[in-house]
Amino acid sequence: MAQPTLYQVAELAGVSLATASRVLNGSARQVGEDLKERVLAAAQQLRYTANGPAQAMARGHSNTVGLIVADIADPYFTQIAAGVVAAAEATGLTVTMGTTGRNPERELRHLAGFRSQRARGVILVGSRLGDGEDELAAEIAAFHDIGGTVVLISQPVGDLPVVEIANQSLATELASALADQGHTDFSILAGPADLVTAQHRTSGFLAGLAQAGIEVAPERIIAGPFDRDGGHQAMEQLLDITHSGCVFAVTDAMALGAMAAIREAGLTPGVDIAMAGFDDIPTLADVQPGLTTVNLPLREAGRLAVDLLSAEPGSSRTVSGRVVLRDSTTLP
Amino acid sequence: MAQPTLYQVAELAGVSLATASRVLNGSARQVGEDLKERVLAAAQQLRYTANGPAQAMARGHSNTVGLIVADIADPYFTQIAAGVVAAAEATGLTVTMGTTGRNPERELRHLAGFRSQRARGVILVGSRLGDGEDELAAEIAAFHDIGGTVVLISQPVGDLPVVEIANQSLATELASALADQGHTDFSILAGPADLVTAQHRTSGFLAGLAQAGIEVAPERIIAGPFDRDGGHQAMEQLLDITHSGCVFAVTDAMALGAMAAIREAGLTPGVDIAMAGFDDIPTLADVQPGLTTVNLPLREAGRLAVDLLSAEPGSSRTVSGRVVLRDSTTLP
DNA sequence: CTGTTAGCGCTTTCAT
DNA sequence: ATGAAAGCGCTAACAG
Repeated sequence: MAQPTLYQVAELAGVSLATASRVLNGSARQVGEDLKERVLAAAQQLRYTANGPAQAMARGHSNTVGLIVADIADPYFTQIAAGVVAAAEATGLTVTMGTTGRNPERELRHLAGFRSQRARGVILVGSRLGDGEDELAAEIAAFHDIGGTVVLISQPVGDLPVVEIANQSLATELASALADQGHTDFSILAGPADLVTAQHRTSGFLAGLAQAGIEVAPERIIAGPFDRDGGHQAMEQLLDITHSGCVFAVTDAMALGAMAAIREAGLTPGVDIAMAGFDDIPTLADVQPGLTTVNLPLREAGRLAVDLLSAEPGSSRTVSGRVVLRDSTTLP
Repeated sequence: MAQPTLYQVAELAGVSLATASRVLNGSARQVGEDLKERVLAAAQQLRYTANGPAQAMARGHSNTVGLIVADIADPYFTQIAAGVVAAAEATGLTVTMGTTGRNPERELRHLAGFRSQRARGVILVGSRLGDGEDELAAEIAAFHDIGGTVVLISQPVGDLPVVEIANQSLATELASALADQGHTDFSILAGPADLVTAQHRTSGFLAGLAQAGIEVAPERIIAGPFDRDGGHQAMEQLLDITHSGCVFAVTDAMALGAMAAIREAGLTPGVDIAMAGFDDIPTLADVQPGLTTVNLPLREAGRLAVDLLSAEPGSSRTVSGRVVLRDSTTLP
């Protein structure tokens, strides 16, 4: 009742192990029609399924791709993951997940784990690359050693293949659009100072404002965690300074927390204080007031990352996005 | 530059392959302190990492657990996945994902794939088990053949271990709470007729209403897809019949779509039409009007499923939840 | 406690 | 085009 082995299939078909292997598991070599059919029939009859680990061992690598994200419950990562999984499944690859909670050590551990699994490649989403860059570089080198590919989704690092998200230019576009709408008084919930994605969104936004001749006072730029609570907390801080104007949170999740803080202060987001986010989380598309934000083709980014796994080494892609103006920034 | 093998580690440490294996990879057997240290040192020096496929092959199974969900971008599955991944990582297990889009064939394919990978277990979330139950049963049997465990998250099927979600009783509680609030006129966006989860939520809700002496006319129970668009569509249909009362969507996502439809009709959800959902999607906790719903400990469910992987065969767990009353059903 | 030695199931030269 | 046979790296009896 144990699983049938290739050997048993070969035996039943009356051919050699080699022949059975050639017809059943994508080999370049040809096999005569008759034998081929006999093998196929035998395999079907026995309900044969290849033993993955054995194949991986013989071949030197599995057909697994590792996906490393900070938090799989976050809609941002979730959309990327959906794109990755869809593309991988279409290619016959299997996706295994690891989460880091933004902890560099865990990222390293997962990378090592995937190396040990002999994964074909790993996709690293939004890796913040401050300290411990050396360790990371070493682990990536080790991964390359086993013939694997590491692709990034976020910003370029070294010359690794990357699916870059045009955070900076999109933030600039958003700022311009907001300025065009007539906003003149801005604040920014900037996220963690060491997170490149947050930096780019902030600096891009500032650049767009500058083009419109608008400046933002330093105390109006508030750092904090990258999530809902971070937005809430940063907004509370901001409310000590102002109760009006337009505030840009570098993430929809942060904007959500910020709006909650605004309401808790007895004010109405979108009326007393205009609010803009970034990411365009799907769930938020249907709520009131609609949140002005930047839509990102995240599934597409995931798909592209899978493509890069088997592309020319060093190739890269850039995905853009589009500004979505909604009620939260509509001036009366 | 290729990865060092256990043999090389053993050689460098001056011990046998077996000894090296015993110290490096969790074996029950003891090894002398001195040798142990030498092996450890050698391994570290060589940056040794075990070859996963080779281990899996020798042991007969990998330490992978497969997670099969309908859609990994859906907050419901996403929370469960977060729980699964967290628990698995804590146990040294690796999670590989497969998505089905609610297609039974793909579910089968993934199950076969995990079997071929010699996964230790697979967690099947919300499998709808209408047709093709035989095929599924056969595949599950085959999976058991390789010594794996299949655990369900949803409703019991056969005597497989299951993390059951108390949909029915929670829906009853919700209905009671709503009736207590003074609602008397109800409609239901019931989801797909063949989805057990949807059925339970609907029948439970009806039961709760019945306890309060309230009946719902059959034409007020509208079937449709289980997602945002399904809710939208069902609500449009319902709007032909009524523009008031309290409508229960069996899913927050559906409630979201329904509220959009309500707004498109020029009405205000929470004012003209009360709205209740189910699931308590995190992102929705901060929006206005707050959606009355049922909070489910989904991460916990994921964690429990991982526990069941190595529990007594046939064990099960039930997770409940709690009704969360918010503005969307507040009567003036 | 330590070492020897068979395999695990499959791929892949290397002959034929 | 087909088959024989040598591993892939590791674990687990089985002997000492």
